[in-house]
Amino acid sequence: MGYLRTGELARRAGVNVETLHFYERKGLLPEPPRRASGYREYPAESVRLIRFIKRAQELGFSLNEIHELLALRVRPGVTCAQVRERAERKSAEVRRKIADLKAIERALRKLTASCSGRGPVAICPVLEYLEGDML
Amino acid sequence: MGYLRTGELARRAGVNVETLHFYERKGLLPEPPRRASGYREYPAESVRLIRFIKRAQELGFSLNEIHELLALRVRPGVTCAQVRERAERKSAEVRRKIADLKAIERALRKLTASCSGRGPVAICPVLEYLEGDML
DNA sequence: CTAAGGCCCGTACCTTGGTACGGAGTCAAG
DNA sequence: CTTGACTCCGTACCAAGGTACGGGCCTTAG
Repeated sequence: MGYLRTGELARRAGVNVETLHFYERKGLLPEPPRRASGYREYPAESVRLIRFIKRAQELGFSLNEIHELLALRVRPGVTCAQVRERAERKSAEVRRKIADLKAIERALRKLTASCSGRGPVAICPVLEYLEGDML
Repeated sequence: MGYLRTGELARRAGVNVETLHFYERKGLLPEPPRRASGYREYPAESVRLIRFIKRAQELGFSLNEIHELLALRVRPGVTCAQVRERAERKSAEVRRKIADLKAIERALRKLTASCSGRGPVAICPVLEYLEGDML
């Protein structure tokens, strides 16, 4: 059988069953077909979807934003131009996050380096990257 | 005078006063000196600290994690080795976030590209990056 | 066929990260 | 020396994102 029941999907995706129901109510997870008994039958690829949601959350996207990301598929009723515009906006946002994370990473590396040798250590390297005029 | 009162700090950092008190209670914002009346006197650099906290939140760090980041300053009582180890762990986490964001950005760019010309569009480019074996 | 374990759904509860309120004291311009 | 804006603190409330519970039906190995 190429389908998963709730518990199996939850186990494979590393969340619990209630979370799946919760995502379904929120519209993040499309309602899967049911068997006669009412049991859900998820396609196997749902695992990737759930994991995507979890990763995106760790990257600072809210469930609403993730919804927007997932809605960025070209479908009848939505024009290409609309999709493109939203994609570009999101893309800019993502690039900015990357830049900020790189700055943090640089600061952390500096801290590691300053600690690996002897000699005086920086006072607060983590905040260092803020020296530039960041609004 | 080189100090800020609560309202001024809040205004400059783009948060509101209650948030400052909240951060102080949580230990994220060190308790500033007070004048006789009880009014807080923040050093001007607190603005950067608050902004750092807000940015880090947008990058998916919880207040507790931000606390850990901020605690990564070398101080008496903490050995260099400890600081270094924590910094390295955080650094790995940050690199992973960067990699994930880059994948998302690639997917978004592909989507933009597929939409800019004529021709058939991808079905769900945003999820595409998950094709690789990502756990 | 029957018992253990899944699943259904609804409701209640929880944590995180704030916001709002309100009474009382403080500061500074006029 | 008053008046309006600011500050204090405590308590209450709020939204997001789940988590737990419980009664009742399904399923499947033995």
